Amino acid sequence: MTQSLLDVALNRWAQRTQLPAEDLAALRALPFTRRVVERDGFIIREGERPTSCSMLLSGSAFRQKVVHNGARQIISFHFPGEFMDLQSCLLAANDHGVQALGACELAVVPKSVLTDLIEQRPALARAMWFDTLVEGAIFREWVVNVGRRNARAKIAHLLCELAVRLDESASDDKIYRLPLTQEHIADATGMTAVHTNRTIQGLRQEGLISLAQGRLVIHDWNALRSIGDFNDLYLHRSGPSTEAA
Amino acid sequence: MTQSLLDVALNRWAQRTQLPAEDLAALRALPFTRRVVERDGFIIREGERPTSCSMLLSGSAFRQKVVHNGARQIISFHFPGEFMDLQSCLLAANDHGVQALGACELAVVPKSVLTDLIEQRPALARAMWFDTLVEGAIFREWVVNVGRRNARAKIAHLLCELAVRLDESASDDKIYRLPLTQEHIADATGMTAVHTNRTIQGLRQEGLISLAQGRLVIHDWNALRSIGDFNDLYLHRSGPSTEAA
DNA sequence: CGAGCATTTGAGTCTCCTCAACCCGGGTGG
DNA sequence: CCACCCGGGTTGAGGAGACTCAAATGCTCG
Repeated sequence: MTQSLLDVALNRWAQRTQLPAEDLAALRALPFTRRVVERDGFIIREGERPTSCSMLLSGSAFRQKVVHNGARQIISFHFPGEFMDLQSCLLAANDHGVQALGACELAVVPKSVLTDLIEQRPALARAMWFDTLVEGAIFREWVVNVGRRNARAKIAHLLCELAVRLDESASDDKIYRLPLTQEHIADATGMTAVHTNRTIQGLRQEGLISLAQGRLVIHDWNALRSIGDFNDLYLHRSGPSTEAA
Repeated sequence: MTQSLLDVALNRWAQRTQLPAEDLAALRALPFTRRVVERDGFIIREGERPTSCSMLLSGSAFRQKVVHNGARQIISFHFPGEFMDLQSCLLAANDHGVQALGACELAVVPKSVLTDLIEQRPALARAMWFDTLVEGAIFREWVVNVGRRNARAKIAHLLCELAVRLDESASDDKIYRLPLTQEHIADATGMTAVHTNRTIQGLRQEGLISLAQGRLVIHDWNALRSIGDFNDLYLHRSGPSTEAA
């Protein structure tokens, strides 16, 4: 069961990064151990030195930093088939924390085992580099989102990103399960929970979305996309550039 | 003259990423061509497909995205010895633009030449991956900065980062030359130019900084650091993790 | 059925924005 | 050599979006 979850997750990652089959096989052969983290539990702690690297198998998670006055900023969300801490392969200390959004299963491998494999397999290194480039592109878009959009657009944009990353089906009335509270949305968009609440109510009353009890429904994708000024180019869904040129 | 600028820039990058000498030599041997960009000129255009990769030799530059209503968000600043578009090696399209802050000199190399070299030299791939990991860490901190700090703290934090990246000398009264307008600072912190102006005046009147005509002086580093809630961990100045573990 | 968390509501406030005008120094051209 | 122009900086007044504080409501789970 867990083994099959691992396969699914690794396959998803390999497909996204266009990792060759033999490198995927090598990755799959690593001595992963299973780890379960409950809701709100820490997956990675800020300030510590990383010793392992983990892939999310089920559940969801988010990166965060806290500022001096105690306020929290969420920096990204993560879903099954994503590495949580590729940066730990090369960075000496964790500059931020990662927490479970809902209960999570992780496949953990010692950092040194992974770095050894990377040295042997250039295609794997390339796939990981691609992964962190895409992550960087998402961070850039988040800077824009929290910096230059109003409340409505911030939330609309965030929901669009989550929807695209969770599912590429283009049908209307997309439905997603996400144990996301309004406080999470507030911390991800740089707003307060109260104002987030009022803004979401606005979107609901216009019939654009439903959002309650961990269930997000997007009723009018085009409208939401337009309100959120959303363009999915930055997600680089089409994979790494393959031009030989 | 230009050749020596290139050497200085490559050396700086190699030192930061701890690139072995022989890989640096291989990098230096690439057929770079020189390019000059005037103030505010585009170095990389959003939406285009990258065909080359460039290192900044002199001057300074910034990444930016514009949102639907025309507002601009600056996402990062760049200085000599930094690659401007490592992401172009693997991403198919530019999801943002890069502009010259002041007049710039660049060393440009075709993307394919660089990617060929990367395939031959794992240590170079590793150094580039490290570079983009650090860039990602900076983006994360920027999300926090624009999302969860007030005007004073935003500007103080930005100036602290620029100071550390421009110079690691620990002396008080650090002086920096930067062709930075208040509008740039506004766009980098997600504020308006008017409010940026008033906030800077506040910092000036308290004797913390001088900032005029492209000259930034930090009179009280500790105070500025404290106001900006600045901790340089995220800049990962100590280079890639070297543990074999 | 109560505990605890998430959501909702209200009222008052403040930070930051908008718009508009003015200043200032440096470069240019008559 | 002075007048003008222009980009950047500064100032003022008014407004609005978002925040704070506080309390009430509603869900879900023991």
